[in-house]
Amino acid sequence: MQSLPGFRDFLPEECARRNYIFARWREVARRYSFVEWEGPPLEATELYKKKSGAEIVDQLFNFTDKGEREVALRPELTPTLARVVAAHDREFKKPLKWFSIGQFFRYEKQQRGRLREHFQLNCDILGEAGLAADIELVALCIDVLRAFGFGEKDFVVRISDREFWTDFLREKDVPVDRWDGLLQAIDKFGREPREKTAEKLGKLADPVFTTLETGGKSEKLGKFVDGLRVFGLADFVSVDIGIVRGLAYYTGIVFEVFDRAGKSRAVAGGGRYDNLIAQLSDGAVSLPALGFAMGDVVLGELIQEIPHVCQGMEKAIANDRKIDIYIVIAKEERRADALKQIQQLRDRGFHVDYPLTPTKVARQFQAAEEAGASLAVLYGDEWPQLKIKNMTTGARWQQHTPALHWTKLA
RNA sequence: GUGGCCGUAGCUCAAUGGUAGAGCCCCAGAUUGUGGUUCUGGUUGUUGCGGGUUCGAGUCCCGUCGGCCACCCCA
Repeated sequence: MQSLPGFRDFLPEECARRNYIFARWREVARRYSFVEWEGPPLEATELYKKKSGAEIVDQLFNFTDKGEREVALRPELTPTLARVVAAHDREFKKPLKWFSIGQFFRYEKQQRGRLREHFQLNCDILGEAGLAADIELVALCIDVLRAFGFGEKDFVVRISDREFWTDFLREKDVPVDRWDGLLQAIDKFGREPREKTAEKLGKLADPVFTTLETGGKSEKLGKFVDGLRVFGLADFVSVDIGIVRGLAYYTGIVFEVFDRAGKSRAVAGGGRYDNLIAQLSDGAVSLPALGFAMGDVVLGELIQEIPHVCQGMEKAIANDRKIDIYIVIAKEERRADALKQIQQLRDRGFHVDYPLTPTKVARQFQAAEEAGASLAVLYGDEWPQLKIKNMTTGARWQQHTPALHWTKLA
């Protein structure tokens, strides 16, 4: 038996890496005063069919449950967030700054950077329409990556504005019902043959290509970059009007994060979705909103590619796994005495391990070494004296009982 | 969903159509009270699975499952 395709087992090593990622995510989100929340991993398929773009439904991991309900493992968090916030609108002061770390699913063939399951950090701001919120959100996104040790040479946030394009289409008197299709065609510019894009755009092809190639002018994006400059983060962003993003619900500023080497797919992405909550609540609640998501799979690959970032992670993990004290039971007659004091040490918060069965002393010291123990404390013939060894320096001494007044060793 | 390449021990990989191997890991001993070294010994396979060709298939053919890559799509 093995795991289902696209699903991962997290053996201790992988689990430690995943938890390292989670810890950085949580730490920075809290630094920005975001509060954590969670939604259910399974939702009614209807939630995704309703308003988040028809294309996503093909890729849902969905099925009919035993109660004949059409359900889907969540592919993204935003529809759930909109549902939850619409239901609890009056309970919270605005703006809401919420983050969540959860697992998401898609049913499609797996390949590098894309599995059927992954974990995402989602950060959203709700109830604030001003550009300051967009700037705050992107600053958070940048700082999350900086917390791993990435610098401006490692990644770039490409920012754009859907309003720029909707203004453009309005100017050209394009009927609103064609906008989604045209925006998707623009989104694919550079990823598909130019002729194919041109075909989809029809007579708009020439002006669109000209705009994409000359960059276009956007006062809002200028102010946006100025805002990040105040934070000293302007070097991490670049305006790229070609970023549109595939999801239909975005309404304003949108952005995607890429590695500078350009090898991976997007590490994170997000934007403003001012109409989604009204749409999903059938107009009952209307809140401007924006957010981004960052996945653990692509991020993990990026960490592996940048040596100093990877070393930082491995060092943190190794440090985290270390225990304080390994109790060596050299004489089995002393086991009960040892266990009694092990319990006292653990009660005081020390990380303590010992052999569960009679074991040669040399093996016990080896186990102490492998566990990363700072001290080895030996229970044997000297009892009630103990032999103690500093596993880092090799220094050895003898004392009466394990010093319960020791402060926790780092 | 489409196409290309690939599946041999826990891992990395060998084996002109002719008896399935090595290194690492793991376990034990050398060393019955002191850790990263060394030496010695030991375990491990329905060669992904199922058919076919052949005197004989890990090797060739077909199917299937799984993996990688590209396309599609993109949280």
